[in-house]
Amino acid sequence: MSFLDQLNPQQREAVETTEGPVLILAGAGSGKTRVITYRIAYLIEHMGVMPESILAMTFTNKAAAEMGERVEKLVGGLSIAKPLISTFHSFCVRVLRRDIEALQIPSATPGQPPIGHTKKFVIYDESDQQSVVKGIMKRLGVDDKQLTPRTVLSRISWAKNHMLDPRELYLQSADPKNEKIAHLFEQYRKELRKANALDFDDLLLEATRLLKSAAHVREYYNRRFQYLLIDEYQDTNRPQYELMRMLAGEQHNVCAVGDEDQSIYSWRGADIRNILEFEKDFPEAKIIRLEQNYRSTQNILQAASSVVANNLRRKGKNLWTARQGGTKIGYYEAPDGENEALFAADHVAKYLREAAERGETPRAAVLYRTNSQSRLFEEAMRRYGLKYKVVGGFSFYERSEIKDMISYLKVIQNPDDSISLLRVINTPTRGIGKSTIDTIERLALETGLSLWGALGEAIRRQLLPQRALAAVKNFQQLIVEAQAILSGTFAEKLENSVDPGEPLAPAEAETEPAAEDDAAAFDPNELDNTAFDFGGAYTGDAADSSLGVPPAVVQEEDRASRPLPGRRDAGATTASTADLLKFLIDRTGYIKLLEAEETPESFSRIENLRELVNAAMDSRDRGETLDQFLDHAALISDADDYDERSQITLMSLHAAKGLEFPLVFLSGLEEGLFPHSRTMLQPDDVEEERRLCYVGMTRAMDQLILTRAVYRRRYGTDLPEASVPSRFLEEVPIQLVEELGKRRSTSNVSTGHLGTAALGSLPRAQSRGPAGLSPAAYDAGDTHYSYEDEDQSATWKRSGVPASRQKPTVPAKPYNSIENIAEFFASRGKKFTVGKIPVEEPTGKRGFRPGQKVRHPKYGEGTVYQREGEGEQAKITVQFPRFGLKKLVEKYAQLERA
DNA sequence: CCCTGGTCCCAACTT
DNA sequence: GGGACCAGGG
Repeated sequence: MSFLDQLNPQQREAVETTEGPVLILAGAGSGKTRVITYRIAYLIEHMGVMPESILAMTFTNKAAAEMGERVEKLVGGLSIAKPLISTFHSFCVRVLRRDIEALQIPSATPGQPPIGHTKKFVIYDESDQQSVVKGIMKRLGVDDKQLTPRTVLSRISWAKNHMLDPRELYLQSADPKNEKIAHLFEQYRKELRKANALDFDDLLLEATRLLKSAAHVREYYNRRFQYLLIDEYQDTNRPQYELMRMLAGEQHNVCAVGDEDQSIYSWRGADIRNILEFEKDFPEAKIIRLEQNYRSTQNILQAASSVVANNLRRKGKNLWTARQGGTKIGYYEAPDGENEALFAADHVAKYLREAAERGETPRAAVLYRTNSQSRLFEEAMRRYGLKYKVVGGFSFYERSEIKDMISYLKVIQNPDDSISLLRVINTPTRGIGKSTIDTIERLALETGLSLWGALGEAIRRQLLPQRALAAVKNFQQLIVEAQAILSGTFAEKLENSVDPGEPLAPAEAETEPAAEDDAAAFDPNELDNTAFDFGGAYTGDAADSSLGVPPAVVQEEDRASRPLPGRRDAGATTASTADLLKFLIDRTGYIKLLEAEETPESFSRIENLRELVNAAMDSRDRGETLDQFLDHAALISDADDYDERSQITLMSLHAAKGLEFPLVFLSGLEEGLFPHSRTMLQPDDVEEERRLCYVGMTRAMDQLILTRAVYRRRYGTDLPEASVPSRFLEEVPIQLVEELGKRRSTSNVSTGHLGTAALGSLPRAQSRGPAGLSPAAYDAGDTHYSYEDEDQSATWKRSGVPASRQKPTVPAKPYNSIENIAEFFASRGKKFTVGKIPVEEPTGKRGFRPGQKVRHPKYGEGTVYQREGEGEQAKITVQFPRFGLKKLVEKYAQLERA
């Protein structure tokens, strides 16, 4: 076993202790992933364990994919079968897609279908959940100012994560408000059941319930999975914990890996007790500590350890590193958020240059507490012409045009999904207005039918005015046809239909011959994989180990249970998701309408839709069904779009978990931002913030830089507010720190801690350099990110406005030039097709500034009050003596100097 | 019915 | 900075 030689004794023990429960307390950077992957390889190669009987749970799809690749490298070629490496949520989806119907209970009325979710369930994301709650509150007349849907939802999620049902939540309620929430929770559950939908929390909850209540299902998984590994164990919640217990079976071959100092998801129900009390759950457990850090320098490790040492709820550990010394922790105190970002951009630019000279592959990360902070850093990077990637924020699948199409697909898969139905019933507009929808909703309420059911009923009973009736029929037809296309019964449906409606656009059939798809989607080779089938209908996992998408097995079962199984039957044609999308886009005229708009936004939306079709084609090539495509879309997460090839990454601290970078910026170290204001009242929450800080600091390999803005704007337009340095700064030993961006002499403080030195002992003016100081007096190389170059500081002084309220102009490319827009899209992983966008002319000619006198053709003379935006979008507010304040678009306003 | 523009209120982390 | 909602005109 040559690869074992690469491990230290503790790591090796962790790998070789294969039988019985093991808890690996893996400090930051201690080679956790290496241990897990080697352990899997060891089980397969050395212990002769069948790969498919190993199950590893991770937190993100990305982590699962990476782990899969690393295992593959270690044992590659040994076997076609693979261990299943998946996120908890993806795993639960596949369990449910297979067996959720075992949870159904027979209907009280004979002859009625059983009650409960079917295999065709859809997954509701947060906005779907929000719509459900809003709808219920509206129906019940709950004032949504006293009780916001947000509050209700977070309480519902809290209850679910603690495995409380509405009744239990009600019994726990101490006041009418919480009783109301419990009631809404009950309605919410009913609504989801009616829609055959599950939310994220339900995925874990229902899978757990299924394993608990259906012995045959549980036994199946226990037989199948003999070895269980759980990553990030400190962040598991109650349902995940119970799932683990159930999957552990009687053999208890559980290997949990985690670090209590990195528990950062308690707000999602993660229970730190799971890791602190593992030994109680499994008295025979072996505990192994990995305390050598291979990632960071001693300075970084010591700084991070000093911070987290202030927490009381921890086991405590002695993390050490062989990398003595190292660069000091940098600290930069910026006058404002913009400057903070420019400092980072400048520093990164320099770092990239130097690393390139040394022949290294540079990688830097800017970490922040809240995603909204990314904007400033993005702008700064763009001004410096740096390529960067943002992880998180709004994802592809959250864009409205994508959500529209996904909603169509969800309705086609499961027409009872009323939330999706409402989204698309009049998108694009087809004459189904508010009153029509009201009528259908009322009918649904009266009859207990879903909206889709009520819609059919309304048509049958002619309950709508002629015009609306026709529109609704049209919509129904669209969905029915799409369903027929999907199931391959399209031709049949057409024949049986009394009114076939418009014929299917011929382009469809021509561009994508159905027969070809058929062949691609149902490659006979794929069936051969069942040779590796283990213990029943479950097939190999080759297809999904990387993305955690449910495996071919679901498809297998679908085919078997479908009334028209003959995928090679003459005449029957099965369509792929991509075909379906093309059909929808064509029939709804969605792209045509966007084309007609001819705006940059509409073009970019078209691009997005093309991208979606591409994604669907990839999905088809993997042999996935519509279910699987939708599951993937629902479960893909923000952290998944981290690309390690990117040299500069901007992301939240949470998203950075598990990653490492030579250079790390930890920004916004201000009380109220980090630690966040919503956490500052509860000691436990502050401890979690501190752990988050620890996670952030320990991402750094060679250099860590902490930054803070003295003034920060909380909302776009508000005045900036003065900030107080984060308490975490004070917890970093000052001797490990070097202050950046000021004269060395002022940072020469030998005792005390950083926060006190930075704030307490230095007068404000001095920390930004004495007035009138020439740049030469600053440390060479640390000057050009500062705005305090002579020419600019002159402008500031003249206007007398605090520096933090001015938008400085930075020498760089014009901000909204075509290249920069394209670059911006590229950095977000989007293609941007340049349509007809006028190239920006330099704004110098017009560029009116506050205080200037101007003349307007209609309003006469006035004084410029303020200016917002740049270039094309620049708006200026002008005070006209007779007309008051007017906000004008500079480009159109025909202003002249007066 | 649909679109527009104005106003109000919000803004933590994420599977 | 922006999403949700509403009023009012086409």
